[in-house]
Amino acid sequence: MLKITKKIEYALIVLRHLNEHKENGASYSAKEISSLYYLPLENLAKTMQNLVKLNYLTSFKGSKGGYRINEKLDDTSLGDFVESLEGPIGLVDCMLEKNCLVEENCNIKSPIIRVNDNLKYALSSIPMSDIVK
Amino acid sequence: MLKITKKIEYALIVLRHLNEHKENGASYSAKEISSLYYLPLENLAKTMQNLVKLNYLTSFKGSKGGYRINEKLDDTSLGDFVESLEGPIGLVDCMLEKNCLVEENCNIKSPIIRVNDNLKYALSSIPMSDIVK
DNA sequence: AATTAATACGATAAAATATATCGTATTAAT
DNA sequence: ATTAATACGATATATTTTATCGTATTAATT
Repeated sequence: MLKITKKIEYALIVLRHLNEHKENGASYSAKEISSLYYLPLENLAKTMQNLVKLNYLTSFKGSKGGYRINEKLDDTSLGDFVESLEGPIGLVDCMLEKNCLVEENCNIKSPIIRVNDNLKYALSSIPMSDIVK
Repeated sequence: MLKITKKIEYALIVLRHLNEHKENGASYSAKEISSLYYLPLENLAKTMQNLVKLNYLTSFKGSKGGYRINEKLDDTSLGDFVESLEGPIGLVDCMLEKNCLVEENCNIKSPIIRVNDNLKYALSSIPMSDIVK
């Protein structure tokens, strides 16, 4: 409950690593990151491919290939980052679907919306640049 | 991801209902709440039993039995409430276990702790009395 | 040209978690 | 006695998350 996914966790580890090791245009393969941080290779690779699609990373194919970080993070919040990878944040499903069948019978809709807004605000207040240091 | 459980959801519905209908010492059975809000009876009943154990509700057994709300909520935050039902809040598992095996290899520990604190602070700032109105 | 080592990605399997249900006991009003 | 409720451990189902597999493509190296 109230957990972030491994995808987010791996992504943060990758971004922070690449951000702290970008001198001389260095690049790192999924395999390297995997063994540096003991993360499952295949799964990590998928996550890194996601990060490329979202333009957080640039990839280099072929032997001696790897990944490098882009500058996109500079004006991205943690909230935006999470939503870009996992879709919209909603404490309960009925916040995300358009049609709640029993809406008239729901007495906690407005408080839940309030709490959800709080959560999103908290996440939007944290710059990714802080997290990757 | 970042969802609350049905247990919490049902609990909030119950508490709000009982709080708004406590005149003349009225009491409601699990069955009544179940049909008022279209919630699965057995599961809802379990949740209400939880709320009794935690002293948020008082129950009356036997035929014509039911539940009534206690005054405990008055100085409880949403964060405390959630943790009383579901245990400690942690964005990632390694925040909750004492021993992270690869801690030296984790580069995001301190940022995650920061975000976790933010989340907990946001939840602790919302009084339950606001939610049950 | 062949080999090697990497990314890309759809499909599937496995594991973990959340949700719902069942069975039985107990309780108290009728 | 009967009825209708709470109590609660055990179990089953569903959903979500996490991990893996298989195959294609790419580019440096030999």
